[in-house]
Amino acid sequence: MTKVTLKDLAVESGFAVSTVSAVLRGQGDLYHIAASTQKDIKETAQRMEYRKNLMAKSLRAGQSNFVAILDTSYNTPIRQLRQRLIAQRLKNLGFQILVYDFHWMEEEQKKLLYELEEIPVSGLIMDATDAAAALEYAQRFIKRQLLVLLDTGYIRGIDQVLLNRRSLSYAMAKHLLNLGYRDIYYTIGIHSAYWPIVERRKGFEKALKEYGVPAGEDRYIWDDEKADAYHRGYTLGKKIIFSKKSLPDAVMALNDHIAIGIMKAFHEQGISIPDDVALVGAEDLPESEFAQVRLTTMDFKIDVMAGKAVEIFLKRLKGDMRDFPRRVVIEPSLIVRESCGKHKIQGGV
Amino acid sequence: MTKVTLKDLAVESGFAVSTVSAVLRGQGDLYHIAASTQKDIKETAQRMEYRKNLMAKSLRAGQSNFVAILDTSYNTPIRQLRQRLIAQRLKNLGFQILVYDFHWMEEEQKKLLYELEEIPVSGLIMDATDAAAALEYAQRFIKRQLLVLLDTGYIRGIDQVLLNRRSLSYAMAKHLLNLGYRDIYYTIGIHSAYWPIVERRKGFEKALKEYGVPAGEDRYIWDDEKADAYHRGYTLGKKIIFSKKSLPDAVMALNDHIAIGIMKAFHEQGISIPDDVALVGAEDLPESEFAQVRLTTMDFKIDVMAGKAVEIFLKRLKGDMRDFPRRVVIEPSLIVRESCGKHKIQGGV
DNA sequence: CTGAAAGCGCTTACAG
DNA sequence: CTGAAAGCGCTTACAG
Repeated sequence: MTKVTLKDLAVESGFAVSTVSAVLRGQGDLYHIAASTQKDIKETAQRMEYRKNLMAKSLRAGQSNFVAILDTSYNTPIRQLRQRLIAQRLKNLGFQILVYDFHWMEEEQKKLLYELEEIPVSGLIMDATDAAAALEYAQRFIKRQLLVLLDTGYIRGIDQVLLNRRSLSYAMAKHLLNLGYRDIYYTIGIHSAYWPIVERRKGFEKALKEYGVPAGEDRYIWDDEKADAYHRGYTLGKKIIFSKKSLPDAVMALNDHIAIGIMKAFHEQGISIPDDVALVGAEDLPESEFAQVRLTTMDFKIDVMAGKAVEIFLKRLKGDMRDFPRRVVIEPSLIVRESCGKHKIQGGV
Repeated sequence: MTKVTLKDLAVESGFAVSTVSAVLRGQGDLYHIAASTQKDIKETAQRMEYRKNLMAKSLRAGQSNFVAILDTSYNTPIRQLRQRLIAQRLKNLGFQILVYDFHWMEEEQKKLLYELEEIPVSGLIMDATDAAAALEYAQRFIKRQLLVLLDTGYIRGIDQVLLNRRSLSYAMAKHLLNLGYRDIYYTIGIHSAYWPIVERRKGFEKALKEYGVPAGEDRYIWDDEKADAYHRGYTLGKKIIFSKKSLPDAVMALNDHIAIGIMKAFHEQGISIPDDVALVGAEDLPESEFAQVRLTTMDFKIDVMAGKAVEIFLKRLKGDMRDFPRRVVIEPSLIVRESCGKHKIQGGV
């Protein structure tokens, strides 16, 4: 099982290495190489089962066709799906995909960024709600490489595809308010100044304000545990039931899995969704449609995000730096199912 | 942003390239290189932010630290989770992971295997219920590379980590039979001679036989649609309700998502689980615990499988070929929750 | 202990 | 149209 090289092909076909190389790179016509020569060479390559050595090619070229997809955030299902979409598209374009999942682990990140310089990858797509930490280590790296940021907060001087968290919350709240609900809780995650949370609050409070509903701190149900989203939702559901004086009209959940956890807690206590309490999720995972009560939720447009990220990436790779840095903001959209009741919707969202 | 090379380091530190290389490879002591020299070199490397070029190293070595994880089967959640576990472990061991998902697409597979020879990857872990198609194209490749097969049928001469589909069905059926159910349907997937189905049938029929229950063809509910598992389950559920004379005692589902789809169809028709019909799933996905009725299911032991696969892989990589080919058969285990009722279990499973 | 040199398999000027 | 040669950045004998 010896490896067949260009040289072997040259010896076998009787042409020079550079000729063989040109033909195999598809530049035969460019160099005006005789059709018969090209045919000979291609047939020889085929017959000898020649495979180009990508390492040698990359070494020579000083770059590779490797693209890294980094996830430096919580590894949620929606994020995984989104990254899969990106990976598939890039794969179809002939790139090799290196996947890195690591989540808030600074040491890991440092090591990783070393690796990326060692490869060297030709580009980087980073799916990272909190890019700051990663960018700190990637400074040198991003200077000379391609980087597209996905679903981060605003960052200067880097291409970004963002998901509008503010209009996300706004649309969720607006939907509930339109249906007549006023006493609304928002299980908004882990208490922090983290930008997605800040943005979500703004959207939520804007909607409440428009309806003259007081937007106090007591509207938020925080949680701090490290469990998976289902269990977090379940705990949040019980918290709502047992630590509040009365049941709210409606609950907005951070995401679908949390909503499903809440649903379970409610049903265990005989609380009906949507008759007793309305519930909205976010992300539109497959689970939301098959929840006990079909969940009204928000479409995160992961296909659009993936498409945009790849589009920008390719453009930069071609050296086209027009409108750099590009900032694309994706608007999530409402998907109405049954968890908010069958009231007639008055007005749009 | 010029790339710092070994040569730069040699010039800067005043030692020869080979000396610098040895020190940076951690072989300074092996070559009896003075401690002060080593210190100098390391500091220079640090200061100049030297990064080894993996492409050059791989080219020289004739192999890389890349490992490919292939998925040539249906891309189910359990498979994804399993592959993630493997990727994480290998990553921690310093490997670069290349992920390939492609599903029954022969053309894609061919192209892929070319790529793998181009890299060249040092090993291959293939998660592929049906390995035959892939192996056909990989013949040349596997001869000189490392290959561990995951969750395939028996294949001669290759290391394998298998999941026992026969005892899977056997345990599911036994559990139901123990609880007193006799009229059991099995939504077993797409009608075919595909080995996992054949194995599942054997286990199912063995259990029925032990209880003197006729194991006819009418026990199987097949489906042929291409939808996702939830929707397939939903359709299967309706099929059971509307196309059979009467409701069965119990249903065994191909997997958890299908079970949840069935559950939804049943509940829409006012059929109670487990009061009217018992239901078992398989895979023990997070969803199974948060289904409308907490689902009794089978643990697929993905952590054990991942661990074994990596263990064997590392062994081969070290050149240790003892007990080759290794065949590890993992036994799934029952997880009892609420979807089969609270009857007292008589005897073990 | 240290250095000079070959070579991994490509691609790219350059010469003819 | 085709060929000889340099060089990408490493590691590995080999010589001293």
